[in-house]
Amino acid sequence: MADGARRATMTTVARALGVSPSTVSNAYNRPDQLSADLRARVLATAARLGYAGPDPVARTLRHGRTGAIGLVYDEPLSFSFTDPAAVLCLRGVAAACERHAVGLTLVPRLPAGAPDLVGTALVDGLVLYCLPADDDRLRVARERGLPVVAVDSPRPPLAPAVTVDDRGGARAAARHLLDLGHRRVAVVAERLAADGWEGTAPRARQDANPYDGTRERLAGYRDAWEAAGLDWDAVRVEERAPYGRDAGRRAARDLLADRPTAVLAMSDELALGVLDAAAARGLRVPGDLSVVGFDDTPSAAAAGLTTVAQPHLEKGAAAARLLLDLPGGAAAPPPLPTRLVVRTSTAAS
Amino acid sequence: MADGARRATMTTVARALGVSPSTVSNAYNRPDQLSADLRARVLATAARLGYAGPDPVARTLRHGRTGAIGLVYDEPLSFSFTDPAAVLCLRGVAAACERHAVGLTLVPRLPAGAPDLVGTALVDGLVLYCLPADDDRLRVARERGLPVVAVDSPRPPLAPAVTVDDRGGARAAARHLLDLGHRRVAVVAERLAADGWEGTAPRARQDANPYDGTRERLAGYRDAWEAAGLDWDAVRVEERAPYGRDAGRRAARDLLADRPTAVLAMSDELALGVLDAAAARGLRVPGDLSVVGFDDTPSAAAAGLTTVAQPHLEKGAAAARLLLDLPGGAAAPPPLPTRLVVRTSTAAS
DNA sequence: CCTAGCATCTGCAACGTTTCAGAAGCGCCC
DNA sequence: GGGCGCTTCTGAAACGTTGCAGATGCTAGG
Repeated sequence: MADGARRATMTTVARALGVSPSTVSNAYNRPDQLSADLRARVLATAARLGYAGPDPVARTLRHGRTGAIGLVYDEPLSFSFTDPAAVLCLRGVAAACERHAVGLTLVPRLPAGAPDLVGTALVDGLVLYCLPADDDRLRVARERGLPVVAVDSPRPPLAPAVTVDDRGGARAAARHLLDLGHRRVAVVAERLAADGWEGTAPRARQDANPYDGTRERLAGYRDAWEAAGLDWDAVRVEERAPYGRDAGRRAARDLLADRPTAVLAMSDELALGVLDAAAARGLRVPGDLSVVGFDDTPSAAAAGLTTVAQPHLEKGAAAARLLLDLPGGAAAPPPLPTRLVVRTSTAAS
Repeated sequence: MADGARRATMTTVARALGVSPSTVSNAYNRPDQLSADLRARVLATAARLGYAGPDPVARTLRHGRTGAIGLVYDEPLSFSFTDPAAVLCLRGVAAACERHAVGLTLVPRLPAGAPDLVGTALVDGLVLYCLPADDDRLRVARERGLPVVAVDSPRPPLAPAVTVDDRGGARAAARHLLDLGHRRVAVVAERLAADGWEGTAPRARQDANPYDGTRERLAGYRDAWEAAGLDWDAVRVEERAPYGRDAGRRAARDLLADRPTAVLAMSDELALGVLDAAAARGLRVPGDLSVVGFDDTPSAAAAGLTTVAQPHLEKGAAAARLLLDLPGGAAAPPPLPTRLVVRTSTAAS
């Protein structure tokens, strides 16, 4: 009601009522510390003066707890949420935050040069999503003394993390194709470094991939390959950036000239791009070409894609819980399981 | 390096170096206020003591700016991000935040009874997404003196808002069906109140809908209907909750018993559910049934759905800009345009 | 040689809370 | 009537910054 020159504060209310600020504070935080009558009068005066309760920032300074955790993505936010898998993980994190009555702050990535927001975000901890192993933001968070949990990448010992059995899942995907008799197989990969490079990734690049999650996936494919006594270096790994369905389309356009009988796509979005490209080329799936994805997103399911399922929601939720349950920072849990889901995009060679 | 009993602070560093705290502060915030040499020494000592720079919370208290805006949804976060339209809007908001180098805090909705986080979130302003006109959180934000911008609902004069021409879009959708000769048309609606009710919504309920955006959509359908001289109250408006594709399926399952020739779905997710139900019933679209959606989401496009496009990204970005550009709170911009996109889910009756 | 001006640095007072060790008043019991 | 314990309230000291009005010393100009 009364909107003075300056917004009302605890002291304002205290003075108006002739009591001490501590009393006003108690009225809000410890009702048992003052008589019901006085408390009512405090609240009434507060209402009259337009005082909306203790200032959250000052309270935070005092308490040392912001009541929010942060979520950091490798790419700009508006791009990250283009990826259905990232959104699923976000939902998991959000669900855990809701359960703990804690805010979730998306920490934007700024254009290079700008002072990083990871250094100044008002959070009690950070979930890092798919950051490369050597990312600066991990270091900055550490320096601030913020608890950190990584998802997908980087993995321990670089950072405490919630991991998924990417390697096992990828191995199962590759073995599935091998079991179906495929030998001329190509891989469609998302970025294996943050340099925006595109092309057929040589072995050195595959191994130097700083994104731990996808490096594991590639390693899983290779496991299966070598277990079958085949030469992994003969497999074409076609890398495209930036990430997305279009990347899959473009990779496949080039790849299909080799007439592979099957494609291992490192994610469902890429795989859906491959399906597009195949259709454009008049190839039937799975008759002429088998395709396997990774992630098991809803649109992959709708498209009948054979893929590797991982528990996206649980992954995000586990990361948030790790931050929220044990403030000290808990030990990393065992890898979450992956599972091959066979649908209609794969058939015998 | 040195990890004392307590984390280093500005005063710690100052004392260690025998200078005043102000000097340390200046070393970080106003390099021109001290000699390059001293500054270097300050930074070095800070590094040695493991001081990571000014504490964001204290800085915030001093400055009165948190450097983040909040985003509030009507439903729990993990549910909201189930809606592709909500994610698109989120992307728009996030993009604007990135451009302004500002964090984006998702403010969870807590189970009833818990103290609302809108009252304590560390933000400089709030974007309210699809809140009912009488939502408490709008009031709480106001009391805190936080700038607020609503998206979709509530609309001015209840709150400054970014609005979309929902009514015009809906009108175009309905007219499209009328032009194709459809007269036996039914509507599939999302929740028209927060009570979880399901059924055929009577006129009173349609008009009392506290969600301004969807009320406008219904009004748009009715506009077209009445302009054609038809009786709106004869149109069955089938409401389902909670929101989602399954809601569309269930509504359609009941609705199709009436043998309508067309369905107006108030969103694409609902429309996709209607397509499912139609397929399950053996109805061909658009041969036996025409379906129009609203939103123009990617999966709607993929499904060939005729729908009403709205600029989701721009909607979110505009809301954030309104909060960030003019701290005082700018005037609401004119409604953003909608556009009927005719695809293959509609045909002559 | 005096002074104005500049470059550097310092102290103090906020910013708005919360906490904690009391103090004051009062009733009760032995 | 003295001591004890309880309830209710107060004062002062943090929490970690930053802005502002100086203080200090040094240089250049007259």
